[in-house]
Amino acid sequence: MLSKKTKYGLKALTYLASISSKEPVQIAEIAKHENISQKFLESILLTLRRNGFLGSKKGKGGGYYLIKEPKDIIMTSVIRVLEGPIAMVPCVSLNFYEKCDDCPDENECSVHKLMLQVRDSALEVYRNNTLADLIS
Amino acid sequence: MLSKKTKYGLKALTYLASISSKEPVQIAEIAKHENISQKFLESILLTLRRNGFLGSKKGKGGGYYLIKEPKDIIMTSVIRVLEGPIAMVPCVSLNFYEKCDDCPDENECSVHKLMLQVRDSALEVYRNNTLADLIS
DNA sequence: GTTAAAATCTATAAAAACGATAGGGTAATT
DNA sequence: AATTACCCTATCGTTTTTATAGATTTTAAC
Repeated sequence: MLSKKTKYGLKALTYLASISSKEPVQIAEIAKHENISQKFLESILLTLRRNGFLGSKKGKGGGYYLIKEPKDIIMTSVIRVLEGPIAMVPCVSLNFYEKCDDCPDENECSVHKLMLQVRDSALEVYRNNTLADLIS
Repeated sequence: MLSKKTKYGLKALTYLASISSKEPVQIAEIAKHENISQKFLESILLTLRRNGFLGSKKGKGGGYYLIKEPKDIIMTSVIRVLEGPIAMVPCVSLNFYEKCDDCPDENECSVHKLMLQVRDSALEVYRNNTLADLIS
């Protein structure tokens, strides 16, 4: 299951991209427009800022804005920041690899074999989609 | 993330398929061979039996055995029984569809658009893999 | 047949982990 | 002084995973 964190984060990014002006947008406005708990969204936008997707401005007229062009924001990176690993099992993860406790040899593991394919197919989708693709 | 339930279930099925004899195999043997908590595995094997993948025999010399040929056990059905929906969001699920609370129109939703592609790619992998494919 | 052992079946619950949300205060900008 | 992002913490609810305790069925030995 996709976490709401990721879902909300994607929606917020999409909203910011659709506005297309570089003016900061307040958290409250995004939350209201996308039907999201404002407090929750607050923390999500914060991690998106910390990871270089968004810029922010405090005080009156402040808010969040996209730093990069939508076409340069690739889904793999967004998903990894918000959701974590793309792989469904740590032992097939490129960026979050971890060995399984129960597996003596992962090359012999049937789950490994299957999930490798699933990861690759998901990866291809995410690589072929930028934020710009999600708007149109 | 893939639940351990699914992971263990797949491993158990694989083990049974690799043995290839129709003799019942005891839970304890499977659990030991695959490093799985026996009691947990017990409940997993039960749901696999209830869903037509396994047969069982009680008493001395009893255990679990495959009902169908490994090549006839397709991953989509196994995953749906053990893990639930293949889709990462209910609004793109074929077998477990549900509308999102926060979406006025899912055809306009960027998350929907993206997750539809992810679902399709995962589905293709699962459809192209049978239990027999996982052994070799 | 009776009994004992071997195994699956059932139900519950507890523990742990995680997800989602809310509250309240701080810091920066206008 | 007002407005807004920032930060920390606590809580609630759900799901996952495992553990506990026994009931039931079958086989096999005597």
